[in-house]
Amino acid sequence: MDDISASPPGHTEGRRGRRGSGKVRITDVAKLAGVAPITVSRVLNAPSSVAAETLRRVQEAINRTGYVPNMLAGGLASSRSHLIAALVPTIASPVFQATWEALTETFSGAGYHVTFGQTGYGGAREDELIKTMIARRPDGIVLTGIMHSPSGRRRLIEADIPVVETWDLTPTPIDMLVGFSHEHIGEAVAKYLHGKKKIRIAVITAADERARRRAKGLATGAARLGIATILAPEVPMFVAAAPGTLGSGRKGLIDLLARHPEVDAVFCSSDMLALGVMIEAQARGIPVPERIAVVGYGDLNFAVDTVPALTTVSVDGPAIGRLAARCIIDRAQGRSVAEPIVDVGFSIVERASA
Amino acid sequence: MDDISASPPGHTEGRRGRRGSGKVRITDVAKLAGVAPITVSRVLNAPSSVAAETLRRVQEAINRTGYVPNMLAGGLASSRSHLIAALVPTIASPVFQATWEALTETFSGAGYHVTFGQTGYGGAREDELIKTMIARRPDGIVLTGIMHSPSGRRRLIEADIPVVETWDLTPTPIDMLVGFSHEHIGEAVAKYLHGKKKIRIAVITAADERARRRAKGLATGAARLGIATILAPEVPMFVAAAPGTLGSGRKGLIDLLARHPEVDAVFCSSDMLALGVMIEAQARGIPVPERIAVVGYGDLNFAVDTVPALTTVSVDGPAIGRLAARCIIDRAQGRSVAEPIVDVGFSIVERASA
DNA sequence: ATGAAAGCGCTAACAG
DNA sequence: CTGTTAGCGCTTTCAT
Repeated sequence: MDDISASPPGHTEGRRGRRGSGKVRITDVAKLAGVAPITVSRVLNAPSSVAAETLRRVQEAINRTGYVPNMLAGGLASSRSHLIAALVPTIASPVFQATWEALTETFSGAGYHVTFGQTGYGGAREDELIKTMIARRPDGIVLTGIMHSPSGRRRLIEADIPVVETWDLTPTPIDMLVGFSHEHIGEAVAKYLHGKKKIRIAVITAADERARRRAKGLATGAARLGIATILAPEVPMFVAAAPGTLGSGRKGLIDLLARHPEVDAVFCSSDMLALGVMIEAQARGIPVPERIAVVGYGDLNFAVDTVPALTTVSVDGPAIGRLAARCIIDRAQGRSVAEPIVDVGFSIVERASA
Repeated sequence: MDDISASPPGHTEGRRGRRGSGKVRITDVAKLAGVAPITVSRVLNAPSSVAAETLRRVQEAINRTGYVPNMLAGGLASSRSHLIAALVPTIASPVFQATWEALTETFSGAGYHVTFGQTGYGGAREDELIKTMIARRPDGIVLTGIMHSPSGRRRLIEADIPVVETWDLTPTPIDMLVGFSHEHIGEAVAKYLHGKKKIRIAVITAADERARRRAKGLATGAARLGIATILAPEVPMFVAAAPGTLGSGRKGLIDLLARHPEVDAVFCSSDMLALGVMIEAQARGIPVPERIAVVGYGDLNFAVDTVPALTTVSVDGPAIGRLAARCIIDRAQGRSVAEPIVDVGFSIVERASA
């Protein structure tokens, strides 16, 4: 590890002027190494352009002084902050976890730091957040879902920063796009359950825009297959607050069963809701999947370990993260982006619950 | 909403020089409003120091131009980045969710943006991460747990940035501290289960430092109460990879029962593990809590909805987040910090599983 | 391969 | 209450 023992600055010496942070600057390192500041800069940002011996001397000076570059200054001078802003509903959602992990990892490998801004599921603070993010001059912006607000779109376009929208599809992206179709997921689940001889499918969903579109897709698919109309004209639905919880899953099943006892399958907008449904079914002695089939969404790590194991919709989160990062990195390095619009698709993982 | 229609810059006009971002600067706004740049700065940062009429004119100019301040420049000039760095094992852990939410909320209300850096549970990248974080010159740093690495401590101290360690206790904090004792939790759980006439307590834990200290506390407590030694000399333990999952909870119970069939209570290092234990118990027809009592940790939102409802250790996460933020905000504003070292304690929430 | 000069866009400090 | 001046710490550009 670095040697940072020599003359720690800060309170120790105290620079003359009243401004400045009182820390080691690039000029201090340069003086110690007997070179110009720009050479230290090159050692840090383009070491291959510096002679081996100079490199060594400068690096020693860096270690001796404990110099840590000031990226505010560097970013201001170069117009490259090495910062990526990611707008997410909430950082804690397990559904996105693998995506943000891969995103962060990919960016990190290219020298960028990803900073998250939480919009909340309503997206109320989205506009304000975009402004404060742009104020930090990120080199790229990653959005969860499609940006609908016109003012938000305008700001992003005018900021002239590479933007990737993710986790959804639209014919009119702001810039780049990596996602999949929520409607198609719903339709595919309807088809899947129809294949399992289920004829009365219900939905338990969180009040989140994309979840509702999956529900809509299910209704479309069910109608097309003629199964939604066998016993009733519409798909029974229970809507809970976002994000979905085990508790709302339980409540959802109770409510659904009371209103529509003929229901024989439930499509949940998240695996957590699905787990709640199965726990409630268990408690009531309702056999899953025989009496009621359960399909989740997200394929979270616990889906394989529930009883019965959960059949669920799986999306390649890491791929979304990686591809989104790649888009922005390519753009930042002046390369043309191979695939600025990508549909990563989805799959239904068949287990025991449906 | 803002009016950002007038002459969007960027590609449109193209400034003469080759440098710069080509965006609206404070001088553009100043010119349009007929004031000096510093006045625009004041409108943004200290509006009460500007005459009402001037304020209005400048604000109109800001809206007309769509000006978004450049915080890299502002931060460099003022030595205040309005950025807070939070180092966390992983942003997705539900155990910390409420803490980071409250932290972000409190900082946000004071004009700071919180950026997260993920160290991983092993803490391997911690040192490197500290360096890259310091490079952005945050106004404060929040750590999850205690910083053990000497080089990390040195860097933080030399950076001369306010630091709060959280979610743990130590007699030698780097700077400020908001946490609780993991050992005491373990001891309290031992006492609690002893009160429930349990005499053979086992532990299922993730391989995470603080979780292991809770387990150690349990062993200490059990030994002191004389219950660990009634049937065997040590507390049976199952250690899973961090973070704990439903699946490892199930595996843990299977393993424990095979090796120590006399076990009558299990303390899990997270509610997710506990849920796994209960699902496995359910599948095997083992009555909880009669045959085996289960205690979790975290009091996650689903704990109240499991069957049986989960008895678990609850920590006031939001309080930790709020207090940690307050410490740094007070320090940043030159105020003395009322309580630089806080023990927020914990409680055992009694439900049905134990 | 290295350096000198000139800013990046903003705000602290000191007038007035 | 408002303005002038001089940087913040770094990197671009252009020379050598």
